[in-house]
Amino acid sequence: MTLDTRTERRTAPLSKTQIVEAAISILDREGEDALTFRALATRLVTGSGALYHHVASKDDLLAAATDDLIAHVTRQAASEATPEQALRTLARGVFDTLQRHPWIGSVLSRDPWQYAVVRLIESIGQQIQSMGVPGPAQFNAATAVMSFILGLASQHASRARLFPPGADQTALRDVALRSIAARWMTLEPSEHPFVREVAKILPDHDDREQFLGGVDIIVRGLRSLREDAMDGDGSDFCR
Amino acid sequence: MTLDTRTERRTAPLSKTQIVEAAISILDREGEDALTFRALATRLVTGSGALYHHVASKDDLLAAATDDLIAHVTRQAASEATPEQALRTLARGVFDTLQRHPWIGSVLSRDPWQYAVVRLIESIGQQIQSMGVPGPAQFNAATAVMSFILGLASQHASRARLFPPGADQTALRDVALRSIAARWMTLEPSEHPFVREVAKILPDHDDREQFLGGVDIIVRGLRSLREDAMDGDGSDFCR
DNA sequence: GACACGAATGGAACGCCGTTCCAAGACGAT
DNA sequence: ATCGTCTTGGAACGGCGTTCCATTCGTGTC
Repeated sequence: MTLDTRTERRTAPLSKTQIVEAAISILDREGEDALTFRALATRLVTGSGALYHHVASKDDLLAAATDDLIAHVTRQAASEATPEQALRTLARGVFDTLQRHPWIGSVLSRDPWQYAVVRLIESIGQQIQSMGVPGPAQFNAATAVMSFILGLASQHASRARLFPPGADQTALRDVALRSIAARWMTLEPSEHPFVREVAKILPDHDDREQFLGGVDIIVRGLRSLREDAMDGDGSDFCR
Repeated sequence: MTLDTRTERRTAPLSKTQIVEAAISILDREGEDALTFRALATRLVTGSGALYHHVASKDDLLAAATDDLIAHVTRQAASEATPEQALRTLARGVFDTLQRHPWIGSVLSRDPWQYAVVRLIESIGQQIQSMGVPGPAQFNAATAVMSFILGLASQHASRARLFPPGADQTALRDVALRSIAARWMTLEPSEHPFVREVAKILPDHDDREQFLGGVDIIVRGLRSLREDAMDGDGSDFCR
C-alpha cells in the first residue's frame, strides 16, 4: 500500500549552519529545555531523522552553537592595547554573551575540551604571556582565569534554568534575590555571620560589577606573581 | 480479585538518610548516569514510588547528598590557625572531595542557591573577613573565590562524565591528556601559539598543583586589595 | 479487642526525551 | 532509462523522571 499521508519533501536542502541558527534562536527565545530534536524538526519543517544527517548528536549541535558565539568574543578581545585591557574586554565580552545566551553556560561547563573553551584558553593565555607572567606559571594562571569564567558561566546557566526567557528578567531577578536574602536571614545567626551580612546587600548588587571585581582580584594576583619573579631578577622596585 | 504476584512489604521503614546513602554509593561506584529512581529502588528493594515519600525529586536527592559531603569539608577548614591557611585548606578539601565524588561538580554548578553552596560562601567569607579585606569588597572577593571553585567543580564533573568509575582512572586520564595534547598540536600554529605551547606540558601536569596555584593567585590578589585599602589609611609600608 | 484512618509502599502507567531505523523520493552519472 | 548514492522524514525503541493508585501497615480511639 502507498502512504498518502507522507508530507512533501523540502525543496531547499538542509545545512548545518541553518540547523545551528535555528537551534540558537530556540535556545534564546524559549530556553534550554525547549531545544529538542522534535521541536527543531518542526521549526525547520522536516523530521528529526533528517537532522542527524548534518549533526552528530545534541552535544555536537550545542558545541557548534556555542563556538559560533564565543568566537565572536575572542575576536573582539584580540584588538586591545594593553594585555590587562584585553583580559578585561574578554571577561566583559564573555559576561555579556552569557547574559544574552545563558544556555552557553551549561554547554561550556559540560565539556572543558570543546573548541569554544580552547579558543578562550588561547585568548587568555596570549594576554597572560604579554603581561609578563613567568613562563612556568603561565599555564596555571590561564587555567585559573578560565576556571573563574567557567564558574561564572555555570551561575548564568542556572539563572537561565530558574527563569526561562520570555518574562521580564530584571523584575524576576529582583524578586528572586529578595526571597533568597530573606531565606538567608532566617539561618542560624551564630553559624552564618557572613552570609547574613551579605543578605543585606544582596538585592541591590550588580552581577556585572561583581564579576569585574573578581577579574580585578585575579589581575592583581597576576601582577603580584610577575613582581615576585622580577624580584628574583634583582629588579625590586620597592627598595 | 487478589494480586498474588505482589511482593512482600519491607519490614524496616525507609528513611531519607538511608536513601541518600544509597544514592551516594551508586554515584560513586557507577557514575552519575547510573543513578535513576529505578536503580535506586532496586538497590533498596522497594518501588520507585516509595522513594518519593521521602525525597521530593531527583534534584532534592542530589542536593542532600552533596550537602552531606560539603559540610564535612567546611568543618575541617574552620579549625585552621590563619585565614590564609583556612582558605587553602578549604580549597584543598573541596578539590579532594571532588576527586573522590566527581558527580558533586554537576550538582554544585546546577544551582548556586542550594545549601551546600551557601555553606561554602559562608566558610570562604569568614576567612576573607579575617584576612582584613575591606568591607565593601568582601562580597566580591568571596564570590570570586566561589566562582573559581565552581569552575573547578564543573571540570571535575565532566571528567567524571568522560570516564565513569570502575576502570583505572589515572591510566585513562593519561591517555586522554595525551590525545588532547596531540589534537592541540594539529591546530593552526599562528592562531594557537599559547595552546600549542601548553600542549607540550599538558600530559605531565598535576591538576591539584594547578588548582592550588590558582588559589595562590587569588590569595595574592586579596592581599593586594587589603594593602591598597591600608594605603588609604596612611599605612603604606613601602615608603 | 474491634475498628477506623492516615501514612507508607511498590508497581504500573504517562509523557517525554535522544537516538536509530528504514521506506521512499531526488538526482547525477552512465 | 537505469542504477546507485545521498537525503528526507516519520515511526519505533529504550529509558528517563514523575504521577497515580490499590494495597497494606501501624497506631489511637472507643
